[in-house]
Parts: sequence; C-alpha cells; structure tokens
Amino acid sequence: MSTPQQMRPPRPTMRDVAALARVGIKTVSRVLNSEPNVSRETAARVHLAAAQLNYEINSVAGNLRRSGQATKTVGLVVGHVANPFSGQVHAGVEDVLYPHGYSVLAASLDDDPEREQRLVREFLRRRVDGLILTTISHEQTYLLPELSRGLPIVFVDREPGGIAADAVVGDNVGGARGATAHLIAHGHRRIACLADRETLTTATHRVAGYRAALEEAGIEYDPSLVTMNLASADATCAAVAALLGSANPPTAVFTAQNLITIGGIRALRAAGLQHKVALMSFDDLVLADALDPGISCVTQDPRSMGALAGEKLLARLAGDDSAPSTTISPTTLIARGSGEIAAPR
Amino acid sequence: MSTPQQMRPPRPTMRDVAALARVGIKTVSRVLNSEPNVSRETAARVHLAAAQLNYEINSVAGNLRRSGQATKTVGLVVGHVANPFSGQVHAGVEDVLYPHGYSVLAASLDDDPEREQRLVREFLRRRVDGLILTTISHEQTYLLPELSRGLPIVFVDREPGGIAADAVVGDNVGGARGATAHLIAHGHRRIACLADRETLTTATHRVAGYRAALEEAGIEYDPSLVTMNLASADATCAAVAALLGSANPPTAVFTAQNLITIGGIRALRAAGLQHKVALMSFDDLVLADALDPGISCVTQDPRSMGALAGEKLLARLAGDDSAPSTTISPTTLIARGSGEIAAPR
DNA sequence: TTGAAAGCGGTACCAC
DNA sequence: GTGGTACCGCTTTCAA
Repeated sequence: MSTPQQMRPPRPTMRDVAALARVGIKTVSRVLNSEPNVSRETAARVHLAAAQLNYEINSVAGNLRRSGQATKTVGLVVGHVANPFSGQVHAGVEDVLYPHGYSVLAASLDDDPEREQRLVREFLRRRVDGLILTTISHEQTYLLPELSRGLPIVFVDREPGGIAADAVVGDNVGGARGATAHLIAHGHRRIACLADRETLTTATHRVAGYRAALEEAGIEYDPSLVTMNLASADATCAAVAALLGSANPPTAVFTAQNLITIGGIRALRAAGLQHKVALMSFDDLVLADALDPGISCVTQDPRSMGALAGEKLLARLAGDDSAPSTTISPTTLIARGSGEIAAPR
Repeated sequence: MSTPQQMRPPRPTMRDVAALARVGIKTVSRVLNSEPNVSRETAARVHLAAAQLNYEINSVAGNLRRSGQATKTVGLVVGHVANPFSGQVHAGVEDVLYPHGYSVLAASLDDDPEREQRLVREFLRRRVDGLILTTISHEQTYLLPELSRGLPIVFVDREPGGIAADAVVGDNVGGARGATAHLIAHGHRRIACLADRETLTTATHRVAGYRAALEEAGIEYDPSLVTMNLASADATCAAVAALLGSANPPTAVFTAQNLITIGGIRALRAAGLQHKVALMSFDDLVLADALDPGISCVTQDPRSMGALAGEKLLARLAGDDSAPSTTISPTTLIARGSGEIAAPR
C-alpha cells in the first residue's frame, strides 16, 4: 500500500481558484479576505470559482507570512479534561477567545507532572500565540525564556512557581477560612481538614485558610486532624474513616477539594454519621443539594476563572505590558445542611 | 502604540541556529529531526547553538512542505466542554491520539446548531488531518465534499444524518430497553419516559428502546407518558411534576439522559415520592450512589467511546479505506435502589 | 557528510 | 482595480 495521501485527490489551492476565475492569485486573496479595491464582477467570479472547487482558505500557510507569524491559536493545559472543573475552565476560555478568532489547542496533564513540559513544548512548536496553564509541577522556571521573549502566559487555578506571571486563582485562603469559620460558628472545635498534594498551592493555601480560622477563634491547631496528599476519593474515605474511629474524633470535617469531598461523604455515610458530623466542602458537586443532608460548600466559579484568564491573555496579546498580576476570583458559601450540624455538647 | 509584536525580540529561526553553529540550514534540520548522516561533532555544535538560542522547531512551517501537508492536528467538536460526558470523550480521544503525535483542537457546540458548521469550517481552514464530531444539527451533507476528498471524519455519540461515515455510539436502543425491562420486571406497567430533543438520534433511539421493552412485555404504549424535547433539568422537573399530579400517574420513571435525570430526581423529592416511584436513568451521575435511594442506571463509557473514535480515525489516517462502519459501545445496568422499587398493587 | 536551490500555500509590497 | 515577485520558515531534491 502506498502513502495514503497520494491516493486522495489533492486539495485545491488559491492558484486553482485563480486559474478557474481567470484572475491573478493576489486578487483571489483579496476577495477571500474581504479586502477593498476589487470590482463586483471580479469578486463574483472568484466566489463562484471557490464554491465550485469547494475551496477553503489555508490559514496555516497564510499566517506564516502574516503579521508576526501569529497563528491565532492558544494552548490550554488543564488538570484533566475529564474533570468537570477543568471542563468549566475550558468553557470559560472558549467563551472569550473564539469571538476573537482564536482556536484552542487543549490538552490535559492527567495528573502527570512529566506531561506538563512535554505539552508546553509541543504547543511552542506549533507556535501558539499564548498559553493558559494549570500546572502540576512545583516550579515553572523552564518558561523563563518564553516569558522574556514576550509570549503571553496566564496561569489559572494554581499560581506559578519560581517565575512572575499572570494568574487567575480562586480565593483559596479566604474560602477555606470562611468554610472553617462557618463550622466554628456552629460550635465545632475539633475540625478535621483533608487536602490535596502539598506541591499544589491550592492545597497549601486552603490549609492555611483553615488554620487562620482556627487562630482567629482561639482554637489550638491539632496536626493530627489534618491529612494532606490525598489524591483520590478512596484515599480520603480511608483517611476519614480512620479519624472517625480514633480516640478523640472530630465533630466536623472540612474537605478541601471536590474529589476529596466525595470520599468524605462516603466515609460519613458508611459510618452512619452523616447527620452527626458536620461537613463543609471546598467546591460544589452536582446533586450536592439532593443528598440528605445537602452538602454545604464554598464554591468557586471555574467558568468565570477561565474567562478571566482568557481576557488577561487577550489584553497581553493586544500589547498590554504592565507588570504581571494575580486575579483572585471570589468564593461563595452555600449552606445546605451538612455544614450547619451543631457540635454535640 | 505600535504593533506589539514589533516590540518583542524576534523568535530565532533555523537560519539563526545555522549561523551560530556555522553549518548549513539543512544540517540543522537534519540534526533537530534526528535524521542520519550527520557527524557527531556537527550534531553537538548544532544542539549547543539551539540550546543557547532556546530554539524550538517550527512544526507549522515544516508541515507546510512535508508529506502531503499533514498538520498532525485533529479537530474535536463536542456537545459542551463543560459537560462531564464531553470531557470524558475528550479524554478518550486524547489518550489515543497524543501518543501518535497528534494535537487536539477542541471546541464545543454550546447546544447551538449554528456553531457546528462554523467550527468545522474553522478546522478545515486550519487543515486538520481529521475530524471527530458530536453533531447537533439534523444532517451533515455539508461535509460531503470533504468526505469525497478523503478527509477522515468520525462521529461520536450521535450518528450522522444524510451521509455515510464512521460513527461510535452507545447502545441507545439496547440500554433503554434494558432499563425499561428492569422496571417492568419489578412490576411496573405505567412507566413514564422523559427524553431529549427529537432531532437527536440518541433521544429517538432511547425512546424506541423504551417502546420495544413495553412491546415485549405486552404493555400497551401510552403516549401521554412520554415527553420529549426536554432541554434542561428544570424543564424535566416541571414535566415530571405534571405527570405525578395527573389522574393516572406513572409508578416508575425512565429518564433518558443525565441532565434529565437530575430534573427527575428533583421532582420526585419535591413530591416526597423518591421511595415510592421507581427511577431508572440513562447515564450515570457523580454521587448517584450516595443518594437515598441510590440512583439505578444504565451507563455508557464515554471515555472508551472517545478512544474508539480516536482509534478509528488513526486507522483511516493510516490508509484504511474500508466501508464506513458504526461501532456500538455497550451499556451496563447498575442497580442501586431507585430502579428496584416495586410497583404498588 | 554537507549545503544550495526550489517549493509548500499563502501574504506584503510595489509596479502597472 | 489588478497582478507580479519576493518571502514567511521549513523540507525536499539533488549536486558537491
């Protein structure tokens, strides 16, 4: 079998259209790009020829010569395309960039730090005009050459390490503090905190918010109530089960991420304690209101975070060269029942 | 303010690397593409120069001249990137295509039929090597020229209309029949069916499966129990509430899509009937097992559907020119409680 | 082993 | 209004 491409009829080029319309190639270019100074009849002939050949302009070739080799493409790296949070970020980015003619090359880390650099490298080879990144590795100094070259890079959800760059993140400290304070307001003093990997600023900031709330209430910090590096719902379920079975169990639980919340819910239900032990989640879940009790949470707006990141990128693309800034997207507390269970006395 | 691009230091080209390494440009190309017939010392000089300049090869320019102008890019259109189902499909596609060097341009329809053609057109302009599409418009004859040109196109989740092309879909008829038969086996004879827009084959096939199960059991079809064109959870909630309040209400409900299921759950709970009226869902939901009762469902595997679509595309890309085929991905029935509520007698 | 020249499919610039 | 020609950054071809 020979090369498959050779068996296919070749795609028409501008030259083919020009020949059929009996005009110069430059005139075809003018017509198809809606440039001025073409007579109506000539334009009509060109459009007819293009339609007959089913010609579609080749923007890849065009962009090669065009202004500064812009490709009108941006690269988006998210934690995992299958995670609803990532999907919302993607949607927000799309909302903002598509109307401006940008396409989005999307890829996911799959929770694999190795992939981060590989994906970015692939995007650079494709000469994307900008990058929107959710990172997983600890630092991003490998991006320094690109940054100094002026490539717009915006981080979303997680702040970059080792470099100064734009970022859009949720109010991790404030949200966690609010959630914890909410539990304290309902009389709890022994509050467990379950969080993600400590290489992620999202996780460390949420734990920091938790501690801040304790401190403000004058409650002593008990490290045995805090478990970090939880990477799955199952691991969380086991961790919570262990806490509940301990000598001095918590009366409330703060789960600092959506998968972790699922594990926490499972553990409480397995122990039959879902109406006894309070639960506050960081991030919302579908059907969280249909559970009994409903799951109280502080929630971010990932779609708006994606949109904010897209807007920041557009601004940079348009020449904004102000100092890098971090935008903090607010969180909202939603009370549904699980967070309002009072502490026993 | 002048054009921002002009203020940025220009990105180095192969010529810059060649000059610094004092070799010809073709030698740089050979080294960076790991082609044979280059001396070790020359290769070392080139690598050093490339590293000094932070040079990254421009695959866009390269692909312009390279074999058949392949761009190593595929376009993916999904229903909505923010929908977990779409995210899973995306993940499956990525799993298969990335190891083969393809990048994925992803875009979502946002439930807007208008967007479908615009997005496809944009992908064609970018000369993607293939297309994986979840469609929303009723027919896709506009793709005929591309199909006859040999562009690989694989439909996923929903079958194409008016054209013969590869497709990967769930077992909509079989899954719906199984779900309905499950309810019948628990004594139900008045089973409501709530489904999506009738322009979608997924919706019509699921209703067909529902009817097939009734027929097999010798139950007469009652059109008043079937509501189609439900586009949201809220609309479904209202529709179910109306059915429950009618003179001869259903004893069981089959919700034929995940958003519709959410509406159904809300309606049953609002009426306090979640333990009286049985519910079977098409597609699973996060936390469906944590509800009381747990939500029984037939579930597809969207990630595997995405992967199957990716594999079909790879085969076409490799020259497979067999007749278009439709792959049916099986469904699994998961019993959790809501589907096993017996009919009153 | 190496490199000069042509060309991929368009756009920029400048004559006509 | 129209079109020729150089050229974007790379690969291909072919000669040295």
